[in-house]
Amino acid sequence: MIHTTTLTETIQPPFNFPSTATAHGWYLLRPFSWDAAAQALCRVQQLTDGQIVRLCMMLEEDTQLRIEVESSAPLAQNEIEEIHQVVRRMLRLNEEFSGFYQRWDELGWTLELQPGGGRLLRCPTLFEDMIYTICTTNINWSGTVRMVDRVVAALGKSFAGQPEWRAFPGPSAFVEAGADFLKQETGLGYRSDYVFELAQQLVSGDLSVVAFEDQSLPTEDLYKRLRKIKGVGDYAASTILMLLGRYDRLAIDSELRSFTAKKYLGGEVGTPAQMREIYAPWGEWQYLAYWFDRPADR
DNA sequence: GTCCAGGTCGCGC
DNA sequence: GCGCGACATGGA
Repeated sequence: MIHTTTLTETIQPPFNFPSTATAHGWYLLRPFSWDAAAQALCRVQQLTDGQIVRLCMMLEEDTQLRIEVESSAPLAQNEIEEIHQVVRRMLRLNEEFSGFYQRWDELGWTLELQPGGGRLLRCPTLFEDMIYTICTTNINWSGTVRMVDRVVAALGKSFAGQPEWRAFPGPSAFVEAGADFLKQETGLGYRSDYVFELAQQLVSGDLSVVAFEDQSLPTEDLYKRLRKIKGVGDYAASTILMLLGRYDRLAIDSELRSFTAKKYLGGEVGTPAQMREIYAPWGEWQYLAYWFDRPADR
């Protein structure tokens, strides 16, 4: 039997829920899903006590989000609190974007940015954001979707009686599965070694995710730490910094190169310095400026 | 079959 | 520090 619990989260305006959910491609990766008709963002989630729940978030009023939780056992108070935390992290409810809007106002650029936009969806944990990011390297988007899909299918725990509802696996599930299993069953290709090593370092404590959430550290320090992770180069480290809420470093990849070439550089692919110069006026907001400079796709 | 994808590693200079 | 080939996988 499935229990349904409805929670609410109060939102500080301005907040644009559909943009937050879909402006970045993560909502297309399992175990996220987006119900366009209902304008609802859903995700299967394994709570820290092991219970698997399915969350669906939708806007109720301008300042209120409804969270419908399906679970196989009634929710305990600590589980409810964890769900609120998960939702706040995914939707970046604790981040402040007024500086971004102000800069937009000052610079007067035309951006594909709706009122209350700017938030880019992220996962409940940095580990998941890192795995997603590694799955975007040296592969096209359909490959990213496929790899994440297979990882979740192979390693994710399912909701009781709902084999299709699988949560994203934690680091220990990757370690227990082993590098060979990952290589054979998930289609991660050569990335399976990187993913396995990252999971192993987190489980062993050699690497701590908490250190990356330290707001007092400069972006450059975090960048250097991220670059020490095998499989995380300049693009991935910069993308992970964005996921951490640090927008002061562009993630230079083939998309950025072709977009800036077309729009700003007369069709010629620019050097990293040329590309950074374009968005330099945005300072700490340059990643978002680039992101919303591009037409929405997908 | 060949090329390449929202790159990165490890090598040799 | 910089250039270069290798790397798994599947779509064009």
